[in-house]
Amino acid sequence: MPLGSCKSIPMSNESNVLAQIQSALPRLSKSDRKIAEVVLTDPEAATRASIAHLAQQAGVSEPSVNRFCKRLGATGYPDFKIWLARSLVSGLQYMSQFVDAEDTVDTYPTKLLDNTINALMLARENLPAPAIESAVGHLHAARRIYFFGVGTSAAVARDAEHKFFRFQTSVATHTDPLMLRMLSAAGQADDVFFFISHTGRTQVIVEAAELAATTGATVIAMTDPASPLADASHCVIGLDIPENTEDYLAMTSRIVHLVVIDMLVTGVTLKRGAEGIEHLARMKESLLPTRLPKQKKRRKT
Amino acid sequence: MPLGSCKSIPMSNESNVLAQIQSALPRLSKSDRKIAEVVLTDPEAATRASIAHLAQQAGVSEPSVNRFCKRLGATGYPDFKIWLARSLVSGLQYMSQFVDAEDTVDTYPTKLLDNTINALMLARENLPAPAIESAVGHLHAARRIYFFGVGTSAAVARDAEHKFFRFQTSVATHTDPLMLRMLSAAGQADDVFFFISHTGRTQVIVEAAELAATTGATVIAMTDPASPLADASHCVIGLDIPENTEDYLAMTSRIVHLVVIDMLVTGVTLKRGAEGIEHLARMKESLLPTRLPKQKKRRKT
DNA sequence: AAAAGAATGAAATTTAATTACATAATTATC
DNA sequence: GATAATTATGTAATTAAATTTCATTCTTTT
Repeated sequence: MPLGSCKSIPMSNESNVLAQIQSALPRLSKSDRKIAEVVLTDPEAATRASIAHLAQQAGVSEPSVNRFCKRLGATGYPDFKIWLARSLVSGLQYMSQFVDAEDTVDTYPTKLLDNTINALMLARENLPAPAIESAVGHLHAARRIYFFGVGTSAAVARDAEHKFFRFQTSVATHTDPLMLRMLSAAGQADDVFFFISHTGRTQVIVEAAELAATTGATVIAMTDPASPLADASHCVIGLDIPENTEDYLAMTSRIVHLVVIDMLVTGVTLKRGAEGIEHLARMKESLLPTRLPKQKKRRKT
Repeated sequence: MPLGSCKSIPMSNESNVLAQIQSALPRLSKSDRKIAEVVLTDPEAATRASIAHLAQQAGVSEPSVNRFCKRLGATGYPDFKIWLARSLVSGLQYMSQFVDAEDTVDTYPTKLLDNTINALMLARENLPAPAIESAVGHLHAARRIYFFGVGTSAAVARDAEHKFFRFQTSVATHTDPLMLRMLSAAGQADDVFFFISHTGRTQVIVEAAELAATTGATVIAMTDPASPLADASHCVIGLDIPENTEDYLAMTSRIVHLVVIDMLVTGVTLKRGAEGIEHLARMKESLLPTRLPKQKKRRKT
């Protein structure tokens, strides 16, 4: 099996064929492009079509379709369909969608969920593991931690504070610009300043980070890696988040940020070992008295 | 085509075949169960196997496998493989996984992301659209809105406040039990009290909700539908969220809650029509001056 | 403009999936 | 507890689908 020609498509790994096809589109040969277009237009349908049907739709021969699949790295057409199905995710839209004035309660909730899920899947593929590991190290070693974020990120900072509060480390969050500046200027060697900003261009935050960096404290930022905030920080957790949902204030970024916070908490917990896990168990127990007893299921709308 | 027997598997809709098979497992016939077990053991492999291979693995005949697929609702074996691939989602684990002491930075971040994504996909399948619609209606009509949540849900409430603040409605969040009680007792007809609690059993919250309900104000709760909080509320946004991650404080529920908040904001925005959309545009613009200019991409870790 | 290289399609071949039918197992009925 | 009805399963035949081979037609290069 010489595999022969295979010149035109330099694709590789199997996840997200759709994206692969999209990006390879310009480099494709005539009939390959015709096939690609049919697949991209309705990938859903392509997963159900036979090779003959797809070939006919694209106006090419069946072997062309077969070769197309192989060039993409699949073993053949059926295998390609499996790949395709996987990047489709049970009806989930694989590209970000805008909510517009025509949307109803039957459509926009799903759109928002899809966008969020997509953002998380994207993050899943480009996880900055080294940065997370390093951040966990710093947070674990810290004597005092500040989580700073304003606007939407304030809620993320608050969540982080709440989570880290359960450790024995001293934790604080502030949104007041004056407090930010004062505390940042008063940083010490054992302190960790954790800044959260999707854009990395919020002035208060960037200034505070720059200030904190001069004090000998550790500055961590969860932000765009190509931003002033990233430049001012010692450790950057950079995330690829499609920035498109700001219009309707949905902001998938904060969701991803929150999950990263979960990762950091988990990382620190694991680093603390048995001691940490036990402490968490105690914490969890202490919450029980504030809860009323469980009751039988009954629905209500 | 008589389709004939088809007695034993009362399955229906196509999403999440894995879960379907799992739940139907006890009701299955001998050979069907053998097939199901092989598929569940390694669904990934099943998507690649031929009907002959799978039949051999399960120790049954090929037509048995074919019938199994049809009983599940697929048109045949290849179609079944597509369904299977879809419920697999490019490597994503389809069931909640616990983080344990053996996990490393290469494993736990993905686990957390997978759990979150799964929770969102679950929410996607059981969206309480009517409740959302009704909540949107109340929030839109409200003269004043309170978002109340404590603990982890405080961050969600804060986020909601931040989002709704951009409308002209008066919005507030509080976590102080005294404030909660005072404000709840002082409710008025045009007020909306929005309570957020995963369990619906947090005492302060339940008490506040009960208080608020007596004042003539509208009480909305995002919580477990079978909880005291739900009972005390006029409108319940009930969500199916697998409750398992509380141990390591990950709490996928708050993520789902945040996305629901997005839905509510979106819903209200759409209800306000042009006026609302324009107002949002102005708001967005007003944020720009606080941002530093964009720069060239450069990575840093 | 000619020759090499690559891309494409027609037909043949192979492989895989499905149907039809017969047999075995189960369940219900008397 | 035996017999009839129903359902489940497997064997073999059939059909459908995908792949390979090879000839032809486009490109591209020199």
